[in-house]
Amino acid sequence: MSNTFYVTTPIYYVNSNPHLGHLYTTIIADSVARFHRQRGKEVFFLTGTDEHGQNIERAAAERGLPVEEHVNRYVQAFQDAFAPYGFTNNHWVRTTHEYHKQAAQELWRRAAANGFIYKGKYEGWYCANCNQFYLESEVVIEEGKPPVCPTHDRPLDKLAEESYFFKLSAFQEKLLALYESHPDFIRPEARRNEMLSFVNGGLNDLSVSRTSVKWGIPVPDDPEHTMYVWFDALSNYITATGFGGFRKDEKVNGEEHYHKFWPANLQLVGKDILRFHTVYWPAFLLAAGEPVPQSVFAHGMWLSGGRKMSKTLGNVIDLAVLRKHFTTDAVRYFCLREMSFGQDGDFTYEALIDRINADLASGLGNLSSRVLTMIGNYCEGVIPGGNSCQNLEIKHRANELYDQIVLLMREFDDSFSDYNFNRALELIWNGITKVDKFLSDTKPWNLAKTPEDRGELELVLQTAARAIRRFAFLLYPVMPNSMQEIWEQLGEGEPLSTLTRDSLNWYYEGSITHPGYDLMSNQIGEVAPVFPRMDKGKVMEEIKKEEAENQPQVVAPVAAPVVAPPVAEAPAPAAEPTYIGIDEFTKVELRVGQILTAEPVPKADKLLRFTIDLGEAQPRQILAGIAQYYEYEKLIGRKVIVVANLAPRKLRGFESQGMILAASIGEEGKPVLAGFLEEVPNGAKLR
RNA sequence: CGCGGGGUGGAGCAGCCUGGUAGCUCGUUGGGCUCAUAACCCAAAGGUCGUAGGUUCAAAUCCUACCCCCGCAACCA
Repeated sequence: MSNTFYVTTPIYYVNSNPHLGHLYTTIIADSVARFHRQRGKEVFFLTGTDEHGQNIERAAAERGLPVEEHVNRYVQAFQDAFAPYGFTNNHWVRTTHEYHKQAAQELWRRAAANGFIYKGKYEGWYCANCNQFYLESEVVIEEGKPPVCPTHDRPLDKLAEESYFFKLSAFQEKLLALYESHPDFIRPEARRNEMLSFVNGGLNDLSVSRTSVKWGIPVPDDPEHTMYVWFDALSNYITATGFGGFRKDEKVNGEEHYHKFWPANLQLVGKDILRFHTVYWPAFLLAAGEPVPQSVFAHGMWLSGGRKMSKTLGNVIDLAVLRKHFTTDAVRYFCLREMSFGQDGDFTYEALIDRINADLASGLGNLSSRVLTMIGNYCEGVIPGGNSCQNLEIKHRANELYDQIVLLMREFDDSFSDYNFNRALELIWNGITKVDKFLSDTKPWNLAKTPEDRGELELVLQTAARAIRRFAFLLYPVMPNSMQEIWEQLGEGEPLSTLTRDSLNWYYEGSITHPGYDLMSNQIGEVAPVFPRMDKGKVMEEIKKEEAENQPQVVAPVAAPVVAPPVAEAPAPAAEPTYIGIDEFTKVELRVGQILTAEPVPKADKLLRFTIDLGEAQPRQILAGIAQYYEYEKLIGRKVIVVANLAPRKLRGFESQGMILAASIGEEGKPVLAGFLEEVPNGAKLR
């Protein structure tokens, strides 16, 4: 059994601001890392940022920033967002690090040396304006004509770009064998089955270089080519551990560290990037002759109010709101408790507050508070022994409770090791209920009234305090700050962050009424509520108000902020408007039309099919993507503005002979049809 | 027949792989207690486990068909 544990998060793409998803994965990874450190493992916990690629190159250009500056700001934004959570990652890898580039090239070299990378031609549709290739699926194809560029609406050239290819096709059998022999390689099982059927469907070789992208890692010995971003990004998991011996700093020096930690025990990913991590990534590794990770675990996504988070719906969980109103421990706890790991979960502020009040304040916080207060009041703040308890009934109950808690600790470890976090936490809360019941049954506040019951009182309080101590230890990986507080209130000196299970006389097997147990004679610290109760109504009101205030900023960003924000929310609008002449405008023929018929298009969610009278001999058939926003029956008879001389195009099998004008509102481009307040004849021309 | 996830007391979920008294949290009602953060303890009400069929001594759990919801993909001239 290896004494090391290596856990990774995906590296975060620095083209959008950090959001709940990033935070969530990192919280999981951090909790897992702390859990294994507590159990005596040497842990390497890696997170970081993915900083290369055309999208980033382009975004930086749009903002008028040097790319380095652009990515630095995003990296800072991620680190700032994460900082309050106290993550214990051993390193923050950046794909722009020099060692990463060299080690990624090394991985490439080894795969190439083994014959799995070859130079070929990447055939695709190329737009000279965009200076970019498009995939078949991205391209508009009309029968008998060359496809059209989606942005420039002009014919594309069929061009072949020289490209390196990775022989993914050679790995189909090997990957299937891997999935077969290592059932834990892809978890949970439902995801494994998905990948199985994907790989069974056959694998095509993968184009792994571009000549059109400069912001990336040059292909070894052929610097005209830049590595495909996934080859670059995925390799971070080994480059940061010292693969190839390129990383040389105070923490990692040379390749020894790589052999110590790789293969990773756990690679956490969102289910959206599972294919890259369970097909491409192991194939790259196998090609280079390196071992593959032990387990790739795909977690679910957070929904909000049962729906996917989106700015238009206004149900996005805002990290700034979380930070303002909630403790980091509460958020961490919620993330592990509320979601069945591997499935999608629902994240709402209301549910978070409920968890805080029920589990943290009323549950653990209240228990700790009542026990410590009694020790303060009845035992002068010194955690008592209890050896002198004579009452067999109470002795029996105490022993029973102790046994249950020892059992609970084992079950907790099992569940947590298996990433069944919600179950593990549920177990502890079962234990908390048991201690509360133990107190109700033994009534220490009554025992305190009669001096003869001193021994009984002491045993009860001692037992409860020891239980709380164990809960604090077990929960520390999830809620490090507040468990440390409880730890100190129990009068424990050494910080939890330095303690391991074995150093705590953890599984002391004697009876609880036997002398020698832990905590005895500790002078308790100052007792203060660890988890204050939240006023749900009040907090929700505040949050709603803040959200309402923030709303306008999203729609209309302030033109020139006095202090530049660390990360721009939206690309700055082009400084110089592009004018067109009147002659160009008159090329567009806009006419008034009246909708004669309207009906939905089969197999299309957004599309409606209209026949529209433009005052011509025949009405025109026109399609529009507004089905989600208009009931088609109600549109019949309506006057609209139509672009009459737009080249016809087929959509979902129907030819569209024009385009209906509509305003486009908000991020999702909600359409609002243009129309007239006065009566206008069909076919009238707009100018 | 594009791919996937889900339908379990009022709400949110677990259980399903490896059939065997339907469980958790919140909420509701009644009682108890007073050490504690209006907390804690006990009790009660409340479920055709989407529908229909099948396998079985036994089905929420396995099989088949269907219905509904939610993502993704496609569609936005």
